[in-house]
Amino acid sequence: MAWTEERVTELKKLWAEGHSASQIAKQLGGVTRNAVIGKVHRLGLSGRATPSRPVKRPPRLARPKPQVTQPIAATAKPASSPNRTPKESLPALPSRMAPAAYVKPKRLGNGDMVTVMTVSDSMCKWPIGDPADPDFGFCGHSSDGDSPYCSEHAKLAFQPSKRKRTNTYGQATRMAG
DNA sequence: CCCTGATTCGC
DNA sequence: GCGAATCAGG
Repeated sequence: MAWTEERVTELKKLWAEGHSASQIAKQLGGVTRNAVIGKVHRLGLSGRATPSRPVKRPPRLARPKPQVTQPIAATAKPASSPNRTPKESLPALPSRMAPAAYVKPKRLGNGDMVTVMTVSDSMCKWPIGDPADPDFGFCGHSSDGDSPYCSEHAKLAFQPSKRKRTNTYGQATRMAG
């Protein structure tokens, strides 16, 4: 399977949306996650929106070659059963949303915000502001029954991830001649 | 043990 | 350029 422009475009899109390499590999089909990662690297997309992993490993040692020309003939290990369990792909688990879809909470202009110290059980726990800010707090309205949020924020919390269904692949076929 | 991305290197 | 093997971490 070759990396056509369409597939590379799809790869970029999915990668930018935060999908994992294996997810992208399944989506595209015909490639493994290694292939996806390798392509991502060659495209220079390796670091997306996850700088929370500044792991710098020293250069690894060269991979040891299995030495196929081994003169050994007495390989007495037939007991190994290399059966593999076929993974059943999960149907549709909205594991996570795209980072771009995250809406930064805004403070409601009513001054009803409570702080981490004062928020209690029946209060809406919708975050207000940046957790790093000293005045970070919660909405504080009465929570809506089961929901940890008030009626307003509960709607926001349960809003399904709306996907963009705009398939604009027209320009990809211009080089088909 | 499952997953994740990162890197190397033979092809 | 490609991707399996491998590594390293969660």
